[in-house]
Amino acid sequence: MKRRDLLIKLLGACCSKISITKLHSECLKVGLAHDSFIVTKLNVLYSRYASLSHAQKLFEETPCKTVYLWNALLRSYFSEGEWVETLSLFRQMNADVKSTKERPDNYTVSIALKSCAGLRKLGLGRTIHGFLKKKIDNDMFVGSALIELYSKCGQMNDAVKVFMEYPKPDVVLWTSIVTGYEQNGNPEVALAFFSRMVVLEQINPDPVTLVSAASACAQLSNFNLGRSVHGFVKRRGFDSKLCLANSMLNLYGKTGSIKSATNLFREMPNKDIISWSSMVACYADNGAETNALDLFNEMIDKQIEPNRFTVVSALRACAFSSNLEEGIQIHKLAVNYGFELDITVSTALMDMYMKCFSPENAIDLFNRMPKKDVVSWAVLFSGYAEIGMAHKSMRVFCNMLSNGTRPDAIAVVKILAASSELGILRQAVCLHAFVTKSGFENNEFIGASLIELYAKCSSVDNAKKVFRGMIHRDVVTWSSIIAAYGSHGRGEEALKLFYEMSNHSDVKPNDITFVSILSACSHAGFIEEGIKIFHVMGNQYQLMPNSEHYGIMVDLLGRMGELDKALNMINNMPMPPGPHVWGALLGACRIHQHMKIGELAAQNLFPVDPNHAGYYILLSNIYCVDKNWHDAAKLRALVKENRLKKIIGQSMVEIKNEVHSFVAGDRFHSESDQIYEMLRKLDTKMREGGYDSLVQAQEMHF
DNA sequence: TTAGGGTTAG
Repeated sequence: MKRRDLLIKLLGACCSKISITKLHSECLKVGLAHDSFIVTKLNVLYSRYASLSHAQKLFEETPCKTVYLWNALLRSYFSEGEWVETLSLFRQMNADVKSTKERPDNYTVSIALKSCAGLRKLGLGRTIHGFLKKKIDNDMFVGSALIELYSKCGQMNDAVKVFMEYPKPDVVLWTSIVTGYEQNGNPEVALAFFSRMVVLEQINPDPVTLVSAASACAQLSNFNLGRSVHGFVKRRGFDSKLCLANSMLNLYGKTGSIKSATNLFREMPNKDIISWSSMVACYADNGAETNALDLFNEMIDKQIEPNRFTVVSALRACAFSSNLEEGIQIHKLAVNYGFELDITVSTALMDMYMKCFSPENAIDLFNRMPKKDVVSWAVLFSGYAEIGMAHKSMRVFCNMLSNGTRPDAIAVVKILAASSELGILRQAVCLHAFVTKSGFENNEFIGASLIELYAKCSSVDNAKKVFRGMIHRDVVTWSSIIAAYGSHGRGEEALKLFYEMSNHSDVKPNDITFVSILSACSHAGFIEEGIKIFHVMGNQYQLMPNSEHYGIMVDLLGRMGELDKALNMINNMPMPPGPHVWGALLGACRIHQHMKIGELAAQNLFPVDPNHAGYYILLSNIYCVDKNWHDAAKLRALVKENRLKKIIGQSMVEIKNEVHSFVAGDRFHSESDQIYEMLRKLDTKMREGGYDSLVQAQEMHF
């Protein structure tokens, strides 16, 4: 007996492959090779310090297998991530029950359930759960495994049912349910459980709970709530926990608080690759692209090896700032580290190339990617639309479908947006049918995109049908339909919808809704209604008008010839007026031929936006009408001298599934002669009908 | 005798 105790003690202290082998042969020598306690211990040690195959061999050599031995081997497979093997072992154990009388215990089932969770095997998981209800009392370990199973399979109702069966759930069980909701895209409910746990049940959150809570706040972009979670972290003295600090970095990044993130990052005594990546991402996503790239390069200089996440974030910084040069450098780096063709990295690279107007590089990469998924396809077709090549998007989308890749909701939103750049009604109708057929019709984002698409195709009535057919209407849906009416000069209907929304629905207008309704008033010439709504915005909804709202108000007043009032509004703005505000005033001066105020607007515009040819043209036109040829010519010369170009308006027509695009005066089309012949005929007809000719309508071209 | 929940991305 004494020898056995000594061996057990030695096994407890064992920490290397060599000592296990020695101890194992010692056990064989003294005839303890079949002692179940010792065999189990040996098995655990073999899988920890040697390999699974050693553990498996010992398991097979043991004739009398106790439940502990089974559990030890199951755990070895499970911790290696071999979930399929774990489950097949579990089945084998159940088949052996009759002969060995060794029944699976709570520990066995926990491991089996977690393997099901890993493999998303809901059916098998449910079967085990059913078996459990009859045979084994629930304990907290089984409970958390069950919650994990149902959470991973998206069955939160079942997860919560399990949770409810425990009269006094412990911190781990609470955390499991918080995490479940957080990872199933329901951060509100996650935080509701969190606050219930902390406030009502007075259970102290531990680091894991706080990580999940922080992550839920990040999803909601809720800075204030996030700060209170940070308060918990500090109060409980978890500041030094690296994963918690990383969570907070992520939270501050998602809520756009560069300052808090930077402070935290600088104060962190230890940083790992997640900290660096989160900080780069924070800069990249919050308009600080230069900082993101500086930090990334600082890492490289310090020889800290970036991972896929870091590279993807740095690439995003290049994409947002159209920094092709830096993007190419990072591409080389990705090649050196060997993750150029990793699906997320190459998709980020493609996105960067597209946003830097280099589609040929994106295509090259796309063709070399060994695996493509819906995101890689979507980056390609939405990228084309973003750089003014929307006519290519639809073909890519169709290729994706024939490739057998189903679009997700985001991809559908992107293709609808691409199509609305073209404004072809027939295409819109096809896409609408596709949306219905694929079961996306009740998605709010897709509904709003469809409304916008139909509006861009000048089919406001179809937009209205989509709107009325939707089950849930959120603020985006409402804003889209109001914008649809507004942009077509149908101000009455836009106003009716706005009042229907604010008085008879439970959706509150936001700042974007006010952009829609104010510009609807502006286009329809509803000056008093516009001013009224502008005041309602602050008084009733506590929304501060931003510079865009002021721009629309200036446009509204200006169009109606109230130039003094418009100027007065600019002078009373709480923030400095941006270029579009002065631009609206200048446009109004062009309509109402007001040189003095026009010059004032131009004086404010030229220094801040010197490359915008349109502003020079507007002022020059004001001078022309006033017969001030001298100043008009001076402006023209300035434009030529600085080689400024107005962004050219493109027109597109779709004939037999092919899109033809034109710019003013181009002769590139193969049937150009016939097209101009037809234009001349139309021109004559227009003049006969008493309208201005097409040529006159084009006024000036630089 | 073994033990449960967690962080960054296209």
